[in-house]
Amino acid sequence: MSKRVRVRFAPSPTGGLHIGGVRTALFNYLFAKKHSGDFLLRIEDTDQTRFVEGAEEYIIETLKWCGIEPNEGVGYGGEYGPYRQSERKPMYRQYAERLVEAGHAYYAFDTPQELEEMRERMKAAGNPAPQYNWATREYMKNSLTLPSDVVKQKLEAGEPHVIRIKMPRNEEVKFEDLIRGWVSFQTNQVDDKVLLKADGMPTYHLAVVVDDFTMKISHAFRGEEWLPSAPVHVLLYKYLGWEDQMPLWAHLPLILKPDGNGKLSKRDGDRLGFPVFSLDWTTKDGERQSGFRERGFLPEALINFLVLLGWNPGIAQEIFTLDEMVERFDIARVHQAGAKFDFEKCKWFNHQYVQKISNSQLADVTEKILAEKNIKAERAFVEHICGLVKERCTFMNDVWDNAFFFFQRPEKYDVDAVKPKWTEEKRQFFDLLISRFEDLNTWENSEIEKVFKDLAAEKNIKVGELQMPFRIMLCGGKFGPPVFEIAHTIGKNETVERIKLALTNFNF
RNA sequence: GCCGCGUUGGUCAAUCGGCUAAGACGCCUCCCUUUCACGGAGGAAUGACGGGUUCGACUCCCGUACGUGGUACCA
Repeated sequence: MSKRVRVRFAPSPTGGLHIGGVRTALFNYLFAKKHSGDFLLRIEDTDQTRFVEGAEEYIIETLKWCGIEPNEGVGYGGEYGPYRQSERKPMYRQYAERLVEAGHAYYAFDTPQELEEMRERMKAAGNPAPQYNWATREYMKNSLTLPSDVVKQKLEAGEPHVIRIKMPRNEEVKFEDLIRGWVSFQTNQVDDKVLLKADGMPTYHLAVVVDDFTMKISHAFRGEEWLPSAPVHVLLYKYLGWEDQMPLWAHLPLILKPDGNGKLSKRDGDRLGFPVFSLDWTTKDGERQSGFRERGFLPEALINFLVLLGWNPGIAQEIFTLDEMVERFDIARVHQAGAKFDFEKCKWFNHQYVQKISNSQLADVTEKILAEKNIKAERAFVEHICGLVKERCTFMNDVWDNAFFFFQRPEKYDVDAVKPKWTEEKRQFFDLLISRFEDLNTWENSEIEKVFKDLAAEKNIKVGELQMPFRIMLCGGKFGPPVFEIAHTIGKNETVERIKLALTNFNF
Protein backbone atom coordinates (compact mmCIF):
# COMPACT_ATOMS: atom_id res chain seq x y z
CA MET A 1 0.00 0.00 0.00
CA SER A 2 1.71 3.15 -1.13
CA LYS A 3 1.13 6.38 0.67
CA ARG A 4 -1.28 9.05 -0.42
CA VAL A 5 -0.01 11.24 -3.21
CA ARG A 6 0.66 14.75 -2.00
CA VAL A 7 2.55 17.24 -4.11
CA ARG A 8 3.25 20.87 -3.67
CA PHE A 9 3.91 23.96 -5.71
CA ALA A 10 6.21 26.11 -3.62
CA PRO A 11 7.09 29.42 -5.23
CA SER A 12 8.78 32.39 -3.63
CA PRO A 13 6.73 35.56 -3.58
CA THR A 14 9.38 37.67 -5.26
CA GLY A 15 7.44 39.04 -8.21
CA GLY A 16 5.33 37.90 -11.12
CA LEU A 17 5.08 34.19 -11.81
CA HIS A 18 6.71 33.29 -15.05
CA ILE A 19 5.68 30.46 -17.30
CA GLY A 20 8.34 28.12 -15.99
CA GLY A 21 6.63 28.39 -12.63
CA VAL A 22 3.23 27.93 -14.19
CA ARG A 23 4.41 24.75 -15.86
CA THR A 24 5.83 23.40 -12.61
CA ALA A 25 2.48 24.09 -10.97
CA LEU A 26 0.72 22.41 -13.88
CA PHE A 27 2.78 19.24 -13.68
CA ASN A 28 2.12 19.07 -9.96
CA TYR A 29 -1.57 19.59 -10.51
CA LEU A 30 -1.81 16.94 -13.22
CA PHE A 31 0.09 14.44 -11.16
CA ALA A 32 -2.06 15.05 -8.10
CA LYS A 33 -5.30 14.70 -10.05
CA LYS A 34 -4.07 11.67 -11.90
CA HIS A 35 -3.40 9.90 -8.65
CA SER A 36 -6.35 11.33 -6.73
CA GLY A 37 -3.96 13.07 -4.42
CA ASP A 38 -3.51 16.49 -2.90
CA PHE A 39 -2.04 19.53 -4.55
CA LEU A 40 -0.84 22.13 -2.15
CA LEU A 41 0.44 25.65 -2.38
CA ARG A 42 3.25 26.53 -0.05
CA ILE A 43 4.79 29.98 -0.02
CA GLU A 44 8.54 30.00 0.42
CA ASP A 45 9.15 33.42 1.85
CA THR A 46 12.20 32.77 3.96
CA ASP A 47 14.18 35.54 2.33
CA GLN A 48 12.64 38.60 3.83
CA THR A 49 14.79 40.90 1.75
CA ARG A 50 13.26 39.61 -1.45
CA PHE A 51 9.66 39.57 -0.33
CA VAL A 52 7.39 41.48 -2.68
CA GLU A 53 4.00 42.82 -1.69
CA GLY A 54 1.19 41.32 -3.72
CA ALA A 55 3.21 38.50 -5.20
CA GLU A 56 1.38 35.88 -3.19
CA GLU A 57 -2.01 37.10 -4.38
CA TYR A 58 -0.63 37.14 -7.89
CA ILE A 59 0.37 33.49 -7.64
CA ILE A 60 -3.04 32.46 -6.37
CA GLU A 61 -4.76 34.46 -9.07
CA THR A 62 -2.62 32.84 -11.71
CA LEU A 63 -3.47 29.35 -10.55
CA LYS A 64 -7.13 30.28 -10.46
CA TRP A 65 -7.00 31.77 -13.94
CA CYS A 66 -5.27 28.69 -15.28
CA GLY A 67 -7.79 26.40 -13.71
CA ILE A 68 -5.19 24.49 -11.74
CA GLU A 69 -6.12 25.39 -8.21
CA PRO A 70 -4.61 23.73 -5.17
CA ASN A 71 -6.90 22.04 -2.71
CA GLU A 72 -4.72 22.85 0.27
CA GLY A 73 -2.25 25.51 1.32
CA VAL A 74 -2.01 29.28 1.43
CA GLY A 75 -5.43 30.61 0.60
CA TYR A 76 -7.01 27.18 0.78
CA GLY A 77 -6.42 26.01 4.33
CA GLY A 78 -5.62 22.49 5.44
CA GLU A 79 -4.40 20.40 8.32
CA TYR A 80 -0.70 20.85 7.79
CA GLY A 81 -0.45 24.60 8.07
CA PRO A 82 0.78 27.15 8.35
CA TYR A 83 1.75 27.01 4.70
CA ARG A 84 3.80 30.15 4.64
CA GLN A 85 7.35 29.44 5.70
CA SER A 86 7.72 32.75 7.46
CA GLU A 87 4.92 31.64 9.78
CA ARG A 88 6.66 28.35 10.42
CA LYS A 89 9.87 30.04 11.52
CA PRO A 90 9.81 28.77 15.15
CA MET A 91 9.80 25.12 14.16
CA TYR A 92 12.95 25.03 12.05
CA ARG A 93 15.56 25.76 14.69
CA GLN A 94 14.94 22.55 16.65
CA TYR A 95 15.73 20.44 13.61
CA ALA A 96 18.91 22.35 12.91
CA GLU A 97 20.00 21.92 16.50
CA ARG A 98 19.15 18.28 16.44
CA LEU A 99 21.58 17.98 13.56
CA VAL A 100 24.25 19.84 15.51
CA GLU A 101 23.84 17.48 18.43
CA ALA A 102 24.14 14.50 16.16
CA GLY A 103 27.31 15.92 14.67
CA HIS A 104 25.86 16.51 11.22
CA ALA A 105 25.83 20.27 11.50
CA TYR A 106 27.68 23.00 13.34
CA TYR A 107 27.51 26.61 14.41
CA ALA A 108 29.46 29.10 12.35
CA PHE A 109 30.25 32.59 13.57
CA ASP A 110 32.01 34.00 10.56
CA THR A 111 30.87 37.48 9.64
CA PRO A 112 30.00 38.32 6.04
CA GLN A 113 33.28 40.21 5.86
CA GLU A 114 35.26 37.23 7.03
CA LEU A 115 33.52 35.05 4.51
CA GLU A 116 34.34 37.55 1.83
CA GLU A 117 37.96 37.66 2.88
CA MET A 118 38.21 33.90 2.78
CA ARG A 119 36.82 33.87 -0.76
CA GLU A 120 39.14 36.60 -1.90
CA ARG A 121 42.09 34.77 -0.44
CA MET A 122 41.10 31.56 -2.16
CA LYS A 123 40.53 33.28 -5.46
CA ALA A 124 43.91 34.86 -5.25
CA ALA A 125 45.28 31.38 -4.69
CA GLY A 126 43.68 30.23 -7.91
CA ASN A 127 40.34 28.84 -6.80
CA PRO A 128 37.65 30.43 -8.99
CA ALA A 129 34.72 29.43 -6.81
CA PRO A 130 35.73 29.05 -3.17
CA GLN A 131 33.46 27.04 -0.95
CA TYR A 132 32.90 26.75 2.74
CA ASN A 133 33.50 23.02 2.83
CA TRP A 134 35.29 20.11 4.42
CA ALA A 135 38.65 21.76 3.78
CA THR A 136 38.04 25.43 4.41
CA ARG A 137 35.91 25.03 7.51
CA GLU A 138 39.10 24.10 9.33
CA TYR A 139 40.24 27.68 9.06
CA MET A 140 36.98 29.40 9.90
CA LYS A 141 35.25 30.42 13.09
CA ASN A 142 32.88 27.62 13.90
CA SER A 143 32.02 25.11 16.57
CA LEU A 144 34.29 22.61 14.90
CA THR A 145 37.39 24.74 15.29
CA LEU A 146 36.64 26.81 18.37
CA PRO A 147 36.96 25.38 21.89
CA SER A 148 33.60 24.31 23.20
CA ASP A 149 33.57 26.80 26.03
CA VAL A 150 34.15 29.63 23.58
CA VAL A 151 31.33 28.36 21.45
CA LYS A 152 29.07 28.14 24.44
CA GLN A 153 29.99 31.63 25.49
CA LYS A 154 29.33 33.07 22.04
CA LEU A 155 25.99 31.34 21.88
CA GLU A 156 24.99 32.59 25.29
CA ALA A 157 26.11 36.10 24.43
CA GLY A 158 23.74 35.95 21.48
CA GLU A 159 26.46 36.41 18.93
CA PRO A 160 25.12 36.17 15.39
CA HIS A 161 25.67 32.76 13.89
CA VAL A 162 24.36 30.35 11.33
CA ILE A 163 24.08 26.59 11.37
CA ARG A 164 25.75 24.78 8.51
CA ILE A 165 25.47 21.21 7.43
CA LYS A 166 28.68 19.25 7.88
CA MET A 167 29.14 17.46 4.61
CA PRO A 168 30.82 14.11 5.11
CA ARG A 169 34.09 13.31 3.37
CA ASN A 170 34.47 10.84 0.58
CA GLU A 171 30.94 9.64 0.39
CA GLU A 172 28.71 9.10 -2.55
CA VAL A 173 25.15 10.31 -2.33
CA LYS A 174 22.75 8.91 -4.87
CA PHE A 175 19.04 8.89 -5.41
CA GLU A 176 16.68 7.92 -8.14
CA ASP A 177 15.08 10.80 -9.96
CA LEU A 178 11.74 10.01 -11.59
CA ILE A 179 12.86 11.72 -14.77
CA ARG A 180 16.62 11.16 -14.84
CA GLY A 181 17.09 7.84 -13.17
CA TRP A 182 19.98 7.37 -10.76
CA VAL A 183 21.93 10.52 -10.07
CA SER A 184 24.99 10.53 -7.89
CA PHE A 185 27.27 13.07 -6.25
CA GLN A 186 30.50 13.03 -4.35
CA THR A 187 30.10 14.74 -0.99
CA ASN A 188 33.52 16.33 -1.33
CA GLN A 189 32.12 18.43 -4.14
CA VAL A 190 29.27 19.81 -2.09
CA ASP A 191 29.80 22.69 0.31
CA ASP A 192 28.60 23.09 3.88
CA LYS A 193 25.36 24.82 3.04
CA VAL A 194 23.85 27.17 5.56
CA LEU A 195 20.75 25.59 7.05
CA LEU A 196 19.67 28.24 9.49
CA LYS A 197 20.44 31.86 8.83
CA ALA A 198 21.55 34.43 11.37
CA ASP A 199 18.06 35.88 11.48
CA GLY A 200 16.71 32.52 12.59
CA MET A 201 15.06 31.80 9.26
CA PRO A 202 15.85 28.53 7.56
CA THR A 203 17.40 28.54 4.12
CA TYR A 204 15.61 26.74 1.32
CA HIS A 205 17.57 23.58 2.06
CA LEU A 206 16.36 23.11 5.57
CA ALA A 207 12.90 24.45 4.94
CA VAL A 208 12.19 22.27 1.96
CA VAL A 209 12.97 19.05 3.77
CA VAL A 210 11.31 19.97 7.04
CA ASP A 211 8.21 21.17 5.26
CA ASP A 212 7.98 18.37 2.75
CA PHE A 213 8.36 15.91 5.58
CA THR A 214 5.91 17.51 7.96
CA MET A 215 3.41 18.12 5.20
CA LYS A 216 3.73 14.50 4.14
CA ILE A 217 4.75 15.31 0.60
CA SER A 218 5.08 12.13 -1.44
CA HIS A 219 6.60 13.49 -4.65
CA ALA A 220 8.70 16.59 -4.99
CA PHE A 221 8.85 18.23 -8.42
CA ARG A 222 11.04 21.24 -9.01
CA GLY A 223 13.20 22.83 -11.66
CA GLU A 224 16.44 21.28 -12.75
CA GLU A 225 18.36 24.15 -11.21
CA TRP A 226 17.87 22.33 -7.89
CA LEU A 227 19.59 19.16 -8.93
CA PRO A 228 23.06 20.18 -7.69
CA SER A 229 21.74 20.77 -4.20
CA ALA A 230 19.69 17.59 -4.08
CA PRO A 231 22.45 15.69 -2.24
CA VAL A 232 22.12 18.15 0.63
CA HIS A 233 18.43 17.40 0.84
CA VAL A 234 18.92 13.67 0.58
CA LEU A 235 21.49 13.78 3.37
CA LEU A 236 19.20 15.88 5.52
CA TYR A 237 16.47 13.26 5.26
CA LYS A 238 18.99 10.68 6.31
CA TYR A 239 20.40 12.66 9.23
CA LEU A 240 16.98 13.59 10.48
CA GLY A 241 15.98 9.96 10.42
CA TRP A 242 13.33 10.47 7.78
CA GLU A 243 14.97 8.53 5.01
CA ASP A 244 12.06 6.18 4.50
CA GLN A 245 9.71 9.14 4.24
CA MET A 246 11.72 10.99 1.65
CA PRO A 247 9.58 12.10 -1.28
CA LEU A 248 10.36 10.82 -4.72
CA TRP A 249 12.21 13.50 -6.62
CA ALA A 250 11.66 14.72 -10.15
CA HIS A 251 13.79 17.53 -11.52
CA LEU A 252 12.00 19.21 -14.38
CA PRO A 253 13.82 20.39 -17.50
CA LEU A 254 14.24 24.12 -17.89
CA ILE A 255 12.43 26.36 -20.35
CA LEU A 256 15.08 28.04 -22.46
CA LYS A 257 15.28 31.26 -24.43
CA PRO A 258 13.94 30.99 -28.00
CA ASP A 259 17.19 32.36 -29.37
CA GLY A 260 20.68 32.21 -28.02
CA ASN A 261 21.44 30.40 -24.84
CA GLY A 262 20.28 30.22 -21.29
CA LYS A 263 17.05 29.81 -19.49
CA LEU A 264 14.10 31.99 -20.28
CA SER A 265 14.18 35.15 -18.23
CA LYS A 266 11.99 38.12 -17.64
CA ARG A 267 14.17 40.19 -19.91
CA ASP A 268 13.61 37.98 -22.93
CA GLY A 269 9.97 38.93 -23.09
CA ASP A 270 10.64 42.61 -23.59
CA ARG A 271 13.52 41.94 -25.87
CA LEU A 272 11.62 39.62 -28.19
CA GLY A 273 8.12 40.93 -27.79
CA PHE A 274 6.21 38.26 -25.96
CA PRO A 275 5.01 37.81 -22.41
CA VAL A 276 6.82 35.55 -19.97
CA PHE A 277 4.53 36.24 -17.04
CA SER A 278 1.11 34.79 -16.53
CA LEU A 279 -0.53 38.09 -15.66
CA ASP A 280 0.45 41.71 -16.04
CA TRP A 281 2.73 42.80 -13.24
CA THR A 282 4.08 46.13 -12.20
CA THR A 283 7.16 46.15 -10.04
CA LYS A 284 7.52 48.62 -7.24
CA ASP A 285 9.87 50.59 -9.46
CA GLY A 286 6.96 51.06 -11.81
CA GLU A 287 8.31 48.70 -14.41
CA ARG A 288 5.51 46.98 -16.29
CA GLN A 289 5.80 43.39 -17.36
CA SER A 290 3.17 42.02 -19.63
CA GLY A 291 1.29 38.82 -18.99
CA PHE A 292 -0.29 36.19 -21.17
CA ARG A 293 -3.75 36.92 -19.89
CA GLU A 294 -3.73 40.60 -20.79
CA ARG A 295 -2.07 39.85 -24.06
CA GLY A 296 -5.22 37.98 -25.06
CA PHE A 297 -4.30 34.40 -24.33
CA LEU A 298 -6.84 31.89 -23.19
CA PRO A 299 -5.68 29.97 -20.12
CA GLU A 300 -6.56 26.66 -21.77
CA ALA A 301 -4.26 27.50 -24.67
CA LEU A 302 -1.37 28.55 -22.45
CA ILE A 303 -1.71 25.39 -20.39
CA ASN A 304 -1.91 23.23 -23.48
CA PHE A 305 1.21 24.83 -24.90
CA LEU A 306 3.09 24.51 -21.62
CA VAL A 307 2.17 20.91 -20.95
CA LEU A 308 3.84 19.93 -24.19
CA LEU A 309 7.02 21.83 -23.34
CA GLY A 310 9.02 19.06 -21.79
CA TRP A 311 6.36 16.40 -21.81
CA ASN A 312 4.75 14.37 -24.56
CA PRO A 313 2.18 11.60 -24.30
CA GLY A 314 3.59 9.81 -27.33
CA ILE A 315 0.55 10.22 -29.54
CA ALA A 316 -0.09 12.58 -32.42
CA GLN A 317 -2.81 14.51 -30.62
CA GLU A 318 -1.76 17.97 -29.52
CA ILE A 319 -4.90 19.66 -28.32
CA PHE A 320 -5.94 18.45 -24.91
CA THR A 321 -8.54 19.41 -22.38
CA LEU A 322 -7.37 19.56 -18.79
CA ASP A 323 -9.11 16.27 -18.11
CA GLU A 324 -7.34 14.61 -21.01
CA MET A 325 -4.03 15.91 -19.74
CA VAL A 326 -4.77 14.48 -16.31
CA GLU A 327 -5.61 11.15 -17.85
CA ARG A 328 -2.48 10.94 -19.96
CA PHE A 329 0.06 12.67 -17.77
CA ASP A 330 3.02 10.60 -16.73
CA ILE A 331 5.96 12.14 -14.90
CA ALA A 332 8.26 9.46 -16.27
CA ARG A 333 7.59 10.76 -19.78
CA VAL A 334 8.85 14.21 -18.94
CA HIS A 335 11.98 14.96 -20.93
CA GLN A 336 15.41 15.30 -19.54
CA ALA A 337 16.52 18.08 -21.84
CA GLY A 338 15.52 21.73 -21.65
CA ALA A 339 13.07 23.07 -24.22
CA LYS A 340 13.22 26.36 -26.04
CA PHE A 341 10.20 28.57 -25.78
CA ASP A 342 8.57 29.06 -29.19
CA PHE A 343 6.17 31.96 -29.27
CA GLU A 344 4.90 31.08 -32.76
CA LYS A 345 3.73 27.71 -31.59
CA CYS A 346 2.27 29.28 -28.51
CA LYS A 347 0.24 31.61 -30.71
CA TRP A 348 -0.91 28.69 -32.81
CA PHE A 349 -2.38 27.03 -29.75
CA ASN A 350 -4.19 30.19 -28.84
CA HIS A 351 -5.59 30.52 -32.33
CA GLN A 352 -6.90 27.00 -32.06
CA TYR A 353 -8.62 27.75 -28.80
CA VAL A 354 -10.00 31.09 -29.92
CA GLN A 355 -11.77 29.25 -32.73
CA LYS A 356 -13.60 27.12 -30.23
CA ILE A 357 -14.81 29.97 -28.13
CA SER A 358 -18.36 31.31 -28.44
CA ASN A 359 -19.10 34.59 -30.19
CA SER A 360 -20.54 35.77 -26.94
CA GLN A 361 -17.30 35.24 -25.02
CA LEU A 362 -15.34 36.99 -27.75
CA ALA A 363 -17.87 39.80 -27.68
CA ASP A 364 -17.31 40.29 -23.95
CA VAL A 365 -13.70 41.14 -24.58
CA THR A 366 -14.47 43.14 -27.69
CA GLU A 367 -17.08 45.28 -25.95
CA LYS A 368 -14.46 46.48 -23.50
CA ILE A 369 -12.24 47.55 -26.35
CA LEU A 370 -15.13 49.31 -28.04
CA ALA A 371 -15.95 51.08 -24.81
CA GLU A 372 -12.39 52.33 -24.55
CA LYS A 373 -12.78 53.77 -28.01
CA ASN A 374 -16.13 55.26 -27.14
CA ILE A 375 -17.91 53.23 -29.74
CA LYS A 376 -21.42 52.14 -29.02
CA ALA A 377 -22.81 49.06 -30.64
CA GLU A 378 -25.65 46.64 -30.15
CA ARG A 379 -24.65 43.46 -28.38
CA ALA A 380 -26.11 41.29 -31.11
CA PHE A 381 -24.20 43.23 -33.73
CA VAL A 382 -20.92 42.84 -31.86
CA GLU A 383 -21.47 39.13 -31.51
CA HIS A 384 -22.24 38.81 -35.19
CA ILE A 385 -19.05 40.67 -36.08
CA CYS A 386 -17.07 38.43 -33.77
CA GLY A 387 -18.38 35.41 -35.60
CA LEU A 388 -17.43 36.98 -38.91
CA VAL A 389 -13.80 37.63 -38.06
CA LYS A 390 -13.05 34.96 -35.47
CA GLU A 391 -11.00 32.76 -37.75
CA ARG A 392 -8.68 35.69 -38.31
CA CYS A 393 -8.07 36.19 -34.59
CA THR A 394 -5.11 34.76 -32.78
CA PHE A 395 -5.78 36.67 -29.59
CA MET A 396 -8.95 37.43 -27.72
CA ASN A 397 -8.40 41.11 -28.29
CA ASP A 398 -7.80 40.82 -32.01
CA VAL A 399 -11.35 41.49 -33.12
CA TRP A 400 -10.95 45.23 -33.37
CA ASP A 401 -7.96 45.05 -35.69
CA ASN A 402 -9.82 42.67 -37.93
CA ALA A 403 -13.19 44.34 -37.82
CA PHE A 404 -12.80 48.05 -37.10
CA PHE A 405 -14.41 48.90 -40.42
CA PHE A 406 -17.70 47.49 -39.23
CA PHE A 407 -17.79 50.17 -36.57
CA GLN A 408 -16.34 53.18 -38.35
CA ARG A 409 -15.55 54.35 -41.84
CA PRO A 410 -12.06 53.75 -43.09
CA GLU A 411 -9.79 56.66 -42.27
CA LYS A 412 -7.44 55.94 -45.10
CA TYR A 413 -7.40 53.90 -48.26
CA ASP A 414 -4.88 51.49 -49.63
CA VAL A 415 -4.53 53.53 -52.82
CA ASP A 416 -1.84 51.30 -54.25
CA ALA A 417 -4.39 48.53 -54.43
CA VAL A 418 -6.75 50.66 -56.51
CA LYS A 419 -4.83 53.33 -58.37
CA PRO A 420 -2.96 51.26 -60.96
CA LYS A 421 -6.13 49.78 -62.41
CA TRP A 422 -8.54 52.59 -61.75
CA THR A 423 -10.40 53.78 -64.87
CA GLU A 424 -13.15 56.19 -65.79
CA GLU A 425 -15.33 53.21 -66.63
CA LYS A 426 -14.96 51.86 -63.16
CA ARG A 427 -15.86 55.21 -61.67
CA GLN A 428 -19.01 55.20 -63.79
CA PHE A 429 -19.75 51.68 -62.62
CA PHE A 430 -19.72 52.76 -58.99
CA ASP A 431 -21.76 55.89 -59.73
CA LEU A 432 -24.37 53.67 -61.24
CA LEU A 433 -24.04 51.10 -58.51
CA ILE A 434 -25.05 53.73 -55.97
CA SER A 435 -28.38 54.30 -57.65
CA ARG A 436 -28.97 50.61 -58.21
CA PHE A 437 -28.36 50.00 -54.52
CA GLU A 438 -30.63 52.86 -53.55
CA ASP A 439 -33.42 51.34 -55.64
CA LEU A 440 -33.22 48.09 -53.72
CA ASN A 441 -36.06 47.32 -51.34
CA THR A 442 -34.31 44.57 -49.47
CA TRP A 443 -30.66 44.22 -48.58
CA GLU A 444 -29.81 40.58 -48.65
CA ASN A 445 -26.38 39.23 -49.24
CA SER A 446 -27.22 37.38 -52.41
CA GLU A 447 -29.17 40.29 -53.76
CA ILE A 448 -26.33 42.73 -53.31
CA GLU A 449 -24.05 40.35 -55.10
CA LYS A 450 -26.51 39.87 -57.94
CA VAL A 451 -26.98 43.59 -58.52
CA PHE A 452 -23.24 44.08 -58.45
CA LYS A 453 -22.52 41.29 -60.89
CA ASP A 454 -25.35 42.15 -63.24
CA LEU A 455 -24.12 45.69 -63.50
CA ALA A 456 -20.59 44.49 -64.08
CA ALA A 457 -21.84 42.34 -66.90
CA GLU A 458 -23.75 45.28 -68.41
CA LYS A 459 -20.65 47.43 -68.33
CA ASN A 460 -18.59 44.54 -69.56
CA ILE A 461 -16.08 44.73 -66.72
CA LYS A 462 -14.76 41.69 -64.91
CA VAL A 463 -16.30 41.26 -61.49
CA GLY A 464 -12.94 40.58 -59.95
CA GLU A 465 -11.62 43.91 -61.17
CA LEU A 466 -14.40 45.63 -59.32
CA GLN A 467 -14.49 43.70 -56.13
CA MET A 468 -11.14 44.95 -54.99
CA PRO A 469 -11.97 48.63 -55.29
CA PHE A 470 -15.30 47.91 -53.66
CA ARG A 471 -13.52 46.28 -50.76
CA ILE A 472 -11.12 49.20 -50.41
CA MET A 473 -14.09 51.56 -50.34
CA LEU A 474 -15.70 49.65 -47.51
CA CYS A 475 -12.70 48.55 -45.46
CA GLY A 476 -9.84 50.73 -46.56
CA GLY A 477 -7.58 47.80 -47.28
CA LYS A 478 -7.08 44.31 -48.60
CA PHE A 479 -8.50 42.34 -45.73
CA GLY A 480 -11.68 41.20 -44.06
CA PRO A 481 -14.59 38.86 -44.74
CA PRO A 482 -16.27 38.60 -48.17
CA VAL A 483 -17.20 42.06 -49.47
CA PHE A 484 -20.88 41.42 -49.95
CA GLU A 485 -21.07 40.16 -46.42
CA ILE A 486 -19.53 43.41 -45.26
CA ALA A 487 -21.93 45.50 -47.33
CA HIS A 488 -24.83 43.53 -45.96
CA THR A 489 -23.65 43.89 -42.39
CA ILE A 490 -23.05 47.64 -42.42
CA GLY A 491 -26.35 48.27 -44.22
CA LYS A 492 -27.44 49.89 -47.42
CA ASN A 493 -27.11 53.52 -46.39
CA GLU A 494 -23.66 53.09 -44.97
CA THR A 495 -22.54 51.13 -48.00
CA VAL A 496 -23.74 53.86 -50.34
CA GLU A 497 -22.18 56.57 -48.22
CA ARG A 498 -18.86 54.80 -48.21
CA ILE A 499 -18.88 54.43 -51.97
CA LYS A 500 -19.61 58.12 -52.37
CA LEU A 501 -16.93 59.09 -49.90
CA ALA A 502 -14.38 56.86 -51.56
CA LEU A 503 -15.20 58.19 -55.00
CA THR A 504 -14.37 61.71 -53.87
CA ASN A 505 -11.06 60.40 -52.62
CA PHE A 506 -10.15 58.35 -55.64
CA ASN A 507 -8.74 61.21 -57.68
CA PHE A 508 -5.97 59.59 -59.57
C1' G B 1 37.90 26.15 -13.14
C1' C B 2 35.18 22.24 -10.62
C1' C B 3 30.65 19.39 -10.21
C1' G B 4 25.76 17.82 -12.07
C1' C B 5 22.43 17.28 -16.12
C1' G B 6 21.61 17.05 -21.19
C1' U B 7 22.33 16.51 -27.02
C1' U B 8 16.74 13.42 -33.21
C1' G B 9 14.99 18.91 -38.87
C1' G B 10 15.10 26.28 -37.32
C1' U B 11 11.54 24.96 -32.87
C1' C B 12 8.38 21.31 -29.99
C1' A B 13 8.95 16.18 -30.62
C1' A B 14 7.70 10.16 -31.73
C1' U B 15 11.08 6.13 -31.54
C1' C B 16 12.62 2.14 -25.96
C1' G B 17 17.98 -2.61 -30.81
C1' G B 18 15.17 -3.87 -37.14
C1' C B 19 14.28 3.29 -39.90
C1' U B 20 12.64 3.79 -46.51
C1' A B 21 13.38 8.22 -38.73
C1' A B 22 6.02 9.89 -37.10
C1' G B 23 3.40 14.26 -36.16
C1' A B 24 3.01 19.62 -34.99
C1' C B 25 4.77 24.93 -35.35
C1' G B 26 7.40 27.89 -38.71
C1' C B 27 9.10 28.26 -43.89
C1' C B 28 8.25 27.34 -49.43
C1' U B 29 4.89 25.77 -53.72
C1' C B 30 0.10 24.82 -55.55
C1' C B 31 -5.47 24.65 -54.98
C1' C B 32 -9.68 27.27 -52.83
C1' U B 33 -10.74 32.68 -52.39
C1' U B 34 -9.74 37.77 -57.92
C1' U B 35 -8.74 40.51 -50.27
C1' C B 36 -6.92 38.70 -45.59
C1' A B 37 -7.68 34.43 -42.96
C1' C B 38 -9.47 29.44 -42.67
C1' G B 39 -9.29 24.91 -45.26
C1' G B 40 -6.96 21.30 -48.76
C1' A B 41 -2.59 19.06 -51.55
C1' G B 42 2.56 18.90 -51.86
C1' G B 43 7.87 20.32 -50.59
C1' A B 44 12.64 21.52 -48.31
C1' A B 45 14.76 20.39 -43.60
C1' U B 46 16.92 15.84 -38.49
C1' G B 47 20.04 11.26 -35.35
C1' A B 48 26.81 16.50 -32.52
C1' C B 49 31.59 13.81 -33.37
C1' G B 50 34.86 9.50 -32.59
C1' G B 51 35.32 4.74 -30.71
C1' G B 52 33.22 0.24 -28.92
C1' U B 53 29.09 -3.81 -27.88
C1' U B 54 25.83 -6.39 -31.49
C1' C B 55 23.83 -10.24 -37.08
C1' G B 56 21.98 -5.21 -36.74
C1' A B 57 22.51 0.92 -33.38
C1' C B 58 19.08 7.14 -33.35
C1' U B 59 18.28 3.66 -29.57
C1' C B 60 23.24 0.32 -25.05
C1' C B 61 28.63 1.60 -23.21
C1' C B 62 33.06 4.90 -23.30
C1' G B 63 35.51 9.34 -24.81
C1' U B 64 35.37 14.23 -27.09
C1' A B 65 32.75 18.52 -28.44
C1' C B 66 28.85 21.58 -27.53
C1' G B 67 24.74 23.28 -24.57
C1' U B 68 22.66 24.03 -19.85
C1' G B 69 22.41 24.34 -14.47
C1' G B 70 24.94 24.85 -9.81
C1' U B 71 29.11 26.65 -7.31
C1' A B 72 25.20 32.93 -1.82
C1' C B 73 23.22 33.73 5.45
C1' C B 74 18.55 33.69 -3.12
C1' A B 75 15.15 30.64 -4.11
